Amino acid sequence: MEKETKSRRWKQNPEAVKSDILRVARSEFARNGLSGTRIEDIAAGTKTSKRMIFYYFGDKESLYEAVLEDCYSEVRAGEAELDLEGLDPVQALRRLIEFTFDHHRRNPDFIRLVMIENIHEARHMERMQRLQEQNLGAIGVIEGICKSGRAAGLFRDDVAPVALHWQISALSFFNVANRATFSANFGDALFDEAGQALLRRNAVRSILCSVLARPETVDLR
Amino acid sequence: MEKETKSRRWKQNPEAVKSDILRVARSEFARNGLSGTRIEDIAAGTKTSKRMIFYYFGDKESLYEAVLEDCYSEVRAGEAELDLEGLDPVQALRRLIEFTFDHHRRNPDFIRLVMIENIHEARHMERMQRLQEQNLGAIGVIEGICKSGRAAGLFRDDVAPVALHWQISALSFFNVANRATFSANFGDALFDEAGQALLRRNAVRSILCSVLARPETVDLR
DNA sequence: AGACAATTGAACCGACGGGTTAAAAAGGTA
DNA sequence: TACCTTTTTAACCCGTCGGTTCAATTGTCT
Repeated sequence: MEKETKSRRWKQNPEAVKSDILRVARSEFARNGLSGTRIEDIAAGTKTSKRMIFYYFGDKESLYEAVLEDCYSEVRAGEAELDLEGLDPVQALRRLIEFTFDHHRRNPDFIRLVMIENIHEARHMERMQRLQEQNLGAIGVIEGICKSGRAAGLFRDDVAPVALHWQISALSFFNVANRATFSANFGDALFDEAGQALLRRNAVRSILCSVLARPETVDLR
Repeated sequence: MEKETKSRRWKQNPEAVKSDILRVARSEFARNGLSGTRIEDIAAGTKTSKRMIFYYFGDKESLYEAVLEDCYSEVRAGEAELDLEGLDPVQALRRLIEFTFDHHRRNPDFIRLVMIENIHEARHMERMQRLQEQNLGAIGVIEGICKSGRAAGLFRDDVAPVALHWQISALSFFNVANRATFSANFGDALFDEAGQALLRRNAVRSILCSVLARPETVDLR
């Protein structure tokens, strides 16, 4: 049978077409939401036709879910690049916070898809149980930091890994997700490079500080 | 003319009908977004008809904007109830954080409308310049706390009021806005009463801690 | 070549839903 | 009563858009 090797030399190979569709669909869904997106608008951005979208993905909702899954794994893969080996707990946590903050900024479409999922009460995301492992992985990293931080007597002993992850996510996510309304209400000074550097520094300081047993003993920059 | 007194005894007075429409529209728009909401669904929830909605509000987008404005002023009015007079800066800030955290929890529809506005890049909110005064008021409160905190030597001297407001908003907002996806990914333990109390305590601790000149001198609970 | 499967295009369908028409009913004024 | 303005109802209009039909085309296998 060997479909994977031989038949992958069609006039135009379907994997490329599918991923072309996914790419355009991601940006359309991120921009306009599920009900706000028109399939024809997606088609217009691809090298193929509306017909092909239904041929490959069945219907709009399935396409949306494929986009969500695709985007999620890409972003999670990006997270795996962070290497905290050999760092002491405080430096490791600092670096994790900085990385997460930057990583969210680099992936605005992903943030928007998550916003949209929240509007839908995570209806579609719940179906994607493939994510659970990756999520547990993210928590695992924090658990490791917490454990060695407590062992070294540096961290408070009531730090909960999931709550810590929540804190990091909250600041990183809000920064991207609520930029538009925050700017509309209070100006966009916090969103130029200097402002972002300030917010990132504050994020590191506040989270580190709330986790440390004796904050005064550590340079919070 | 005196329309306000005499003609307000129609069979059914229009102000009541309008606010009935606004009430239902708010919950529909909050639940389904702008494009996701069907005017007929709004009508079905009111005591009046679809025709009336167009009669009073013109079109869908205008209704949406009316809802946004209505909801915004209601929520902002609720904030005015907070009284920080007579508190020292640390207690005032602590109380402001706790209040904001709780206040967001109490107004999920408002949060959802803001999420939706962010999806639309705040397009409609920008048009509502009536909010600017109320926003400046919110910052004013924080400015006052910062000023006296610095004067008393309790706060760092580089605390920026808008950045502080950003921190408070980020945690309070994320807590409500991202509940669905966070739960889907990491379980809902943080969203029962005990979990919420923990997050609130952490929020107070981390923000206070990052603002204080000498965190170790203050009981962070 | 001929049979068969995978892929594509163009035209079409039908319901959904925002917005309108037309006209009646209700209230106010004199 | 006659006449005007405001409010309400029911039926309708029509563009949009998710999804389909059907046949043509392209490629593979033998």
